[in-house]
Amino acid sequence: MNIQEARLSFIQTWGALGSAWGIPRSMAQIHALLLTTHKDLSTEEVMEEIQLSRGNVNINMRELINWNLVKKQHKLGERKEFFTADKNIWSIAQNIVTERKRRELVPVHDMIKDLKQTKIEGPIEEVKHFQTLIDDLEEFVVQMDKLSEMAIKLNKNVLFKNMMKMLS
Amino acid sequence: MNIQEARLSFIQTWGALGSAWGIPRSMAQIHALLLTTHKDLSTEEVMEEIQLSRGNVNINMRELINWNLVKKQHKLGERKEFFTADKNIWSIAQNIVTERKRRELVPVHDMIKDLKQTKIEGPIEEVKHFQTLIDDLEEFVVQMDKLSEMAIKLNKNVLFKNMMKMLS
DNA sequence: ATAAACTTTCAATATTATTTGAAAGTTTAA
DNA sequence: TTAAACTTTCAAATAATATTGAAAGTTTAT
Repeated sequence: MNIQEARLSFIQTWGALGSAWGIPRSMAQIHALLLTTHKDLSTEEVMEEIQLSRGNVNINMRELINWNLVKKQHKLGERKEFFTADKNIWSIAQNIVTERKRRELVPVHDMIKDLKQTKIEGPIEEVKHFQTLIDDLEEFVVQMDKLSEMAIKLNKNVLFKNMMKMLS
Repeated sequence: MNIQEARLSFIQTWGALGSAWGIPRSMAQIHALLLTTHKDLSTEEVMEEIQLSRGNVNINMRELINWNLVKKQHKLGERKEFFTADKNIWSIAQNIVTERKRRELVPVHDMIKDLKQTKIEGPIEEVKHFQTLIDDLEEFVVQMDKLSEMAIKLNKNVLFKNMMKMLS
């Protein structure tokens, strides 16, 4: 298999898997393309490589930038913007964890906090059962939060190890 | 706020958030309903409470059972099947982690293993860059896998603590 | 100030995922 | 064996989400 085929196959698969991760296919594909490509790419080049419309590339590129997975680059003497993906897999992981936390954990915790400060009326047994559920859920969310912190620390730890390696 | 309102509000929110988690809204709603309800519910009752069609309840209930989040119950002298949710939040967490791992991590790892055993031809620099990416990705996946194991152990540890509490 | 080069927006469209409900299938009791 | 009670299936309808592309907006060079 030649490198172009390998790249395309990676992009396709990454895009398909993105869906399972709740990430729009195009966004995952663009990310995959930038990951596999050494040099920075322009919007035009991305459109060309994976056959997406200009608007699509623009919107999803912005989202990748929001996630801190991609950076804009300006080339001397060029008017166009170029894009480059963070290639450090640990910092990618950290950004993904942070983002998923924001999207998945924070809203649940907010709901729970809301319900906890609401006075609930009804048969004592049912209210108790409900409140136990809410309390347990909060503990769960807090635990998941800790876990995601762990993921990030793990990551930092690896970065630290790499720094040490570079210095030695 | 009375208990019925609290319940419905919880069900609605849980359903909405389910989407963010990649879980079908109805499935999340049914799960939420069973979590908030002490007694086992029949398909009819679920349909009634959250206004879903029979087929929808049937299919999503089966999925909840696949996830080990819900169990079928048979009531003495009743022909109907009843359903009850696992109320232990730690075992719920464990099942969710396991399921997400299966859906999100395993397929990525499979793809990576595939690419690793494919001989890739092309300019040496590009091939090297690509292979580094693949290697890094594998390390990432392995690390995430470890993390999900940790999540499960965390859970078991808490379960163990609870057992001790019960015995003492 | 003008125009070329480029980026962004967003209403329309296409795609994908979910839900419905009626029909088919199954089990149980008599 | 029959029929009532219940469960399952799945093609079609609906809803949610992603994508397109042309037009509007912005920036830069002359």
